[in-house]
Amino acid sequence: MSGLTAERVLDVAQELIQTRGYNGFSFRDIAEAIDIKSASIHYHFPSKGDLGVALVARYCSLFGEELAEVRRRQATAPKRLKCFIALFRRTLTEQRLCLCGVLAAERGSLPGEVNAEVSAFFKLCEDWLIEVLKEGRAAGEIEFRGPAQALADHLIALLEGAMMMALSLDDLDRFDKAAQGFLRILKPATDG
Amino acid sequence: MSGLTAERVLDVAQELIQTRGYNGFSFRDIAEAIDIKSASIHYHFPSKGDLGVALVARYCSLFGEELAEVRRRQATAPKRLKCFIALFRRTLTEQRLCLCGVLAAERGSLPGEVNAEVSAFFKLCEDWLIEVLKEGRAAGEIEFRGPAQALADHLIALLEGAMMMALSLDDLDRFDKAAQGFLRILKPATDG
DNA sequence: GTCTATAGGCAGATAGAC
DNA sequence: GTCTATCTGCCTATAGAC
Repeated sequence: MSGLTAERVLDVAQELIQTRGYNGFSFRDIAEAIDIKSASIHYHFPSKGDLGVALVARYCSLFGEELAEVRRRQATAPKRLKCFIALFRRTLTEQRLCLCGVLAAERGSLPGEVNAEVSAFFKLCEDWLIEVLKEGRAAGEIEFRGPAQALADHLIALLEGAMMMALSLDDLDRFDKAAQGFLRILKPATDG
Repeated sequence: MSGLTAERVLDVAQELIQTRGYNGFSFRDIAEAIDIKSASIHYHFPSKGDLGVALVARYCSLFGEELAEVRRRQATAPKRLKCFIALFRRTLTEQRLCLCGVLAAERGSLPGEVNAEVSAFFKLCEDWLIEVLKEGRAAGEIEFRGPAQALADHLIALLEGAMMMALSLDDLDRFDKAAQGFLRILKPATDG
């Protein structure tokens, strides 16, 4: 049953970081949420840094699987991009920020291994988007000039920032409008 | 001489938050940086929340002045927008994030008054951009469809997110490329 | 695997001398 | 205004019983 408790710990830790930040929660917060003692958490994750690394690694893994799934189920670039945006929007709907966006903001106070995992998340997103953008352009589904990487980074940065702004201003509609603005850049004749 | 120490406290606090986050620094960190005792800081700012509020208020005030200055010295929308972007780029050059971007990420663990000041910062930026965009469109300096607010939010979110991504991936060039991508959207015939 | 108990340190904050 | 001294509480982490 070890795996189950560990997963519950990670679930709570993720929610706490997404709303309060890495330095804004404690092992006791997690312990109380799942009704165990904080010492028990150290059995699963010896240090807070270990917990952080495991958490972001899981986040990357799950997100990577979802991106692969989107690629399988959606055939065109506009549809794939909308699904990409929807993944972030889903988190925002829960009144949470992107785990890695929050951690990137606290970079200077985090263990180096956590920062490395966060960087890996951004690269994961970037690589997926670059491929989707290139294929979409080759297929004539979308139009854009210049390197796909610049556009991929544009979208990731836009979504990360828009989530923070939307929650800060308590207006999730601002996120949707900003995302729509991005899709318009690509001038798709067909709008999936 | 009270004002001088208070300013130094705010300077250090700002740098610490921009790199480590609100929950990632202590009064002792500030005290050591300016060679006083942490108890002395409480004379200027009774609580950490007071310090946070004063800090963001000063940040908004200074930023507002700089935006007004840009408006006075730059006559066209493309030039004004480039200056707006340059203000964020300046912070990034110092290897720091936007103070309010970081605080927005930690929203759930901050005093409500701090969150209110952070929201005010985003509104300040948004209002300035909306006016610049509308004037620029009326003057034919830039082109875009739809409400100016959506585009204003797009730029703010893009810059906030691009700063985090650039620092996380240790590649400030990604910020510049993303910003250039935004300016291209506006299709200015004249490129200030 | 989870518990109790506790170590050891650091946090924000206050009192009162100077 | 800044200091010393100190309070109280929370933090991460460990030891050892069950």
